[in-house]
Amino acid sequence: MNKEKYYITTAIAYTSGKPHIGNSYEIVLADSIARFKRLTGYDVFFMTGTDEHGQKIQQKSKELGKSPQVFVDEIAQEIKSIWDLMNTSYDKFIRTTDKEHIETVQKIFKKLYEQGDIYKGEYEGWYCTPCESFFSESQLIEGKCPDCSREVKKAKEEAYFFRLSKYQDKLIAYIENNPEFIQPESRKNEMINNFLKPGLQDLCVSRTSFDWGIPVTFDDKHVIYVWIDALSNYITGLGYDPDGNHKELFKKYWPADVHLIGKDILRFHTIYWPIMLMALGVELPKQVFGHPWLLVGEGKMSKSKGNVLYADDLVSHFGVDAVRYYLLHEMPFAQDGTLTHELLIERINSDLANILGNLVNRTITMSQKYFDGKILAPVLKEAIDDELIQLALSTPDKVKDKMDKLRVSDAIDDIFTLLRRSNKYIDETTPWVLGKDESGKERLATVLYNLLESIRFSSVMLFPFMPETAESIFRQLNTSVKDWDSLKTFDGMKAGDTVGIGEILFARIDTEKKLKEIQESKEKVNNVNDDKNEKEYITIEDFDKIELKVGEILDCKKHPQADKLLVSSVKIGDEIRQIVSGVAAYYTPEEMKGKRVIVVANLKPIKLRGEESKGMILFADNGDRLEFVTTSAPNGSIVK
RNA sequence: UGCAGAAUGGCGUGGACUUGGUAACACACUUCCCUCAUAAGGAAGGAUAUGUCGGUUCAAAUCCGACUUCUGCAACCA
Repeated sequence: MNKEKYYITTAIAYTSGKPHIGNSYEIVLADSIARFKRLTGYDVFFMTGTDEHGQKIQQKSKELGKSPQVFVDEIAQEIKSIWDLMNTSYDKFIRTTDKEHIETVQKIFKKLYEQGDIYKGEYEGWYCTPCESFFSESQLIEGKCPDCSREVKKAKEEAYFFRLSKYQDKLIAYIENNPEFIQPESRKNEMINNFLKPGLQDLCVSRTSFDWGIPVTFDDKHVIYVWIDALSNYITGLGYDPDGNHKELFKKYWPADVHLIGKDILRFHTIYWPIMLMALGVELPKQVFGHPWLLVGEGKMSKSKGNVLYADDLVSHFGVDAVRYYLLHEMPFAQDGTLTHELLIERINSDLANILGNLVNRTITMSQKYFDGKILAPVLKEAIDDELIQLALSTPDKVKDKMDKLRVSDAIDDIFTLLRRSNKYIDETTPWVLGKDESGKERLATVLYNLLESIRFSSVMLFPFMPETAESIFRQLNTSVKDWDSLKTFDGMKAGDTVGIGEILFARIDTEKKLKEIQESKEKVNNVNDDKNEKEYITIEDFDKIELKVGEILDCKKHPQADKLLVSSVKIGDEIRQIVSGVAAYYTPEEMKGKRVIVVANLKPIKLRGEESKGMILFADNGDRLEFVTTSAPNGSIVK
């Protein structure tokens, strides 16, 4: 059978730092759509990745003393691991430093140049000499450099430009004729009124002021500036070839069915990108969806406000599916949403623990209690059953409808309506009364069957949003009937089978306790990172700077003017040094004597309360005490 | 400053907004029912809700105008 194809992409993440929960929202949203499409019979290709070039990265890596490549390798890895942690099912993770991407982008650039859509010109901007950076008028802060606040001067640099104006009218026509193209619709007017109507300016597409980028093949002073590099990923990742020798993936999946992006970069995706494709003679994507932003409490997340939330922290406290649920269900369709720990806990308790978790739990328990887990055929039907069954049978179409419009939150609502109805059904049928004597057993079996099957329906539909939870429910039901088509009839659970073991899906959370816990773990992390500010890896080169040697404490005395300090004479090789250590609370001078220890030998000498200290003796902090880091290696050995 | 969008009960979200006429949903709250279940479930209920002012109209959340506040964008920020 020939499945219909579906190609979905997210924006590629910029590798300048760790993505926060707002960035993770996009991939989770895309994942739920991709999973849903797969479930409902589409041949899906889901691509995400990282955007790794640019001046910012070049600068940042330089500050850290790393090569840009090493730097982006690390960040890309971190991003990928967060995407994996969120249980996202991308088919390809593209990096703009991939060889294939680079080569194709170079070809695209050359092609556009040769056909006259790219031309050489001059870019005028504000230049900050110490930072070696160009800035636009709007970037300047009070007319000064936004990085160092120093004076900037007008300067020109040679650059290539892309003739956007040439395709302007064609693009307006396309947008007008394809109302689905820009979503949500409110954004469409923004684009047309703000940019297209006033007339497009040609776009600067190369830079000479930095070199961490894809070189222009025919003019090696230039690197290709972000737009052509980053946006092309959507086709280079499929194996697009400007010469026409496309790979199978491209032939099969292009054009994209939806580019899922943040509303902030909508302009690039609805103006620059379509024009690029027009210039290349490639079909345009069917839809660009600019999703809203996730805010933490009031206002945008920012490091300076200290309100940044990270996906991995949230997952460690609440679990993947709870976080996924919140992102997918609580985010409004077109308005910015908010996330706080309190709101998250509220949703987990009321929706996931009470309505979903409790329903599964009570049903499985009753199944065990009354029939030893055995599933019996529903033979004694009553009118009241129909309402539940009809709702179950009609829900899949409703969910599909909502998902076709990318109304993820509404789709989840429909599933929960079924779960609520199932809870109500229990009250209506009072299975615990039926279980009291033999005469009710047949009816009880039917009630339980209907419940189990309704739960199975819910679970099949929940899978794209909460994959782990759905799997856990399937295990508890002990069913392997998980496909969408099984929702056409209300008979997926098989009589004669036995349900699995009940487990708590989502435990109720004590808000105060949890918040305290989170606060504590946050403080812990802050303490660890206090000195470094940010948790960063050091490289082997950094480590090489530290000279560790084995030394022997020959003599030790109390510091004359400090209670906490001990002053030791340490023999390292042939050299004898004086080292001051803050361990008087744990060791007496006598205990120090004779110990063979590891010393940081090249630490800058310092005077501590008048006593010179040349180095540092290493101790291990076990929480309430400092332990010697000892060795049997000979005095003077180098530790590495 | 210009352009666009938004403003609803204690919090949050949606709907009708193009087709003027009962404002919904979940959470929280109150009462009742139930005890299979995760102090969970079900039912009923209350509530000072359509930012402010004015206009059109028999009738406005809905149309028009002004104002206030917030958000985004304002072209090369990746």
